[in-house]
Amino acid sequence: MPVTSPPLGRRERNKQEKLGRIKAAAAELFAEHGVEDVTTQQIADKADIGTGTLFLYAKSKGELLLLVQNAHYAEALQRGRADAGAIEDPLDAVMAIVRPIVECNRTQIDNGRFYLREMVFGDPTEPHHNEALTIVAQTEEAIAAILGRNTMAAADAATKARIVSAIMFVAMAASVNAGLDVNTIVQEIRTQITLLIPR
Amino acid sequence: MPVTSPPLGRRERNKQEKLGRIKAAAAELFAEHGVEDVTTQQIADKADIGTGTLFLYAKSKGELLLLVQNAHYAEALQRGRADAGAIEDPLDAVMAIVRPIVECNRTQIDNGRFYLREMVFGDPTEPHHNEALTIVAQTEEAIAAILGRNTMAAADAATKARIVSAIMFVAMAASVNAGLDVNTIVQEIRTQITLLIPR
DNA sequence: ACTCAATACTGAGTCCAGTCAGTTACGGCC
DNA sequence: GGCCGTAACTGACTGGACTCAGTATTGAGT
Repeated sequence: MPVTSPPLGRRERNKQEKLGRIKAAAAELFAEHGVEDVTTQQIADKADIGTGTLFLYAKSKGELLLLVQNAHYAEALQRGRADAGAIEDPLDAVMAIVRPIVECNRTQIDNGRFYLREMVFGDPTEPHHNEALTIVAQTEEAIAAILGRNTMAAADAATKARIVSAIMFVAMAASVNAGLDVNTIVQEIRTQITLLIPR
Repeated sequence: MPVTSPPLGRRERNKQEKLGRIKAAAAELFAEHGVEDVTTQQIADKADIGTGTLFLYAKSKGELLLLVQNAHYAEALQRGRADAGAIEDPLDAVMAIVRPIVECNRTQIDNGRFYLREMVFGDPTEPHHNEALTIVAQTEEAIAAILGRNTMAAADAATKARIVSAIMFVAMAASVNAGLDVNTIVQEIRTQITLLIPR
């Protein structure tokens, strides 16, 4: 008994099935070769659809990456929130949110950086872009909630969460850091956040 | 009496002159229409050189923008440093560094955002990219110097300067802020920095 | 002045993301 | 079942960044 009413015609079913094939094809190819080394043509072929059809489901290659990866980030946030709940110390709790996201981002460095690029510079009116921004907003809220557990004013907590977000972005995106592994990046982020959240 | 020895042959002179034409052509076209609405072909035509020649002087369109704009940012930093020197309060002094850079960045919003994108995601082995990173490093040093005027440890000052840098980047680059004017952005940055530099 | 290796230049050509005019499939209605 | 408006699909095509094999220029050596 799905919440959505059952009158799904062949048309809607076809669309859903096609979307599924596109997601699967893109996910596999991106994971295997990296976004930059996959052409939209290859994705269309693998999903067994026409070139133009692909762009009915995602307006650009960047949107396609967001479509494929958003779920991973949402999951990472979920895990982080769960872990953070059990941690007293605010700094450690915030880092519990940060780490899974960095791990997710670094699963494949080029894809991770491309994802961030798309998020900041892509078209915010596109649905998958919007979903990505929502995840960021939720991440900031989770961090703000941790900071708010003390006596900190809610507005200040939100602003600090924003700063953490910026620190994370730059640490993960910068070309200079492209060669660093997860732990090194997490450490760099921690060093910065430490100055923001004195014990 | 230039420092570089005078034995400049015709070859070197031609190259310098060509580079000058390219810079001028790109600067004018970018300022008039915005990077995205100018083709490399137009630039080559205006500079009166072949299509391929352009890419001997800048490996990509992004590098071309850095080539043209780096000097503006260096100047903005210069101005900011001069202003900041006369200001006692650390927060105000830091903001004196920040403001001219934001102004420079917002002279033309799309170009400004493209510049930032190139800086973070472009090829750091390219010369103009490298110059841009140097300007950022100098900006961070200037900010660290201000923060170090108090009793703050040098390492902490440098780290906080880094954070300011990240805050600035995100504030200027985010699609969400694309519609905001200079003052609003400067204000947003100030709000965040205030939490980092308590009076 | 001549030769020639090295350097600089060139534009036709490649590659690829994204478009759009034309076609096909669906499903509501008789 | 047959008709038709609409939504979905398609792939040849476009535009633009960038390449590279071929050509021209330079200047050092003789």
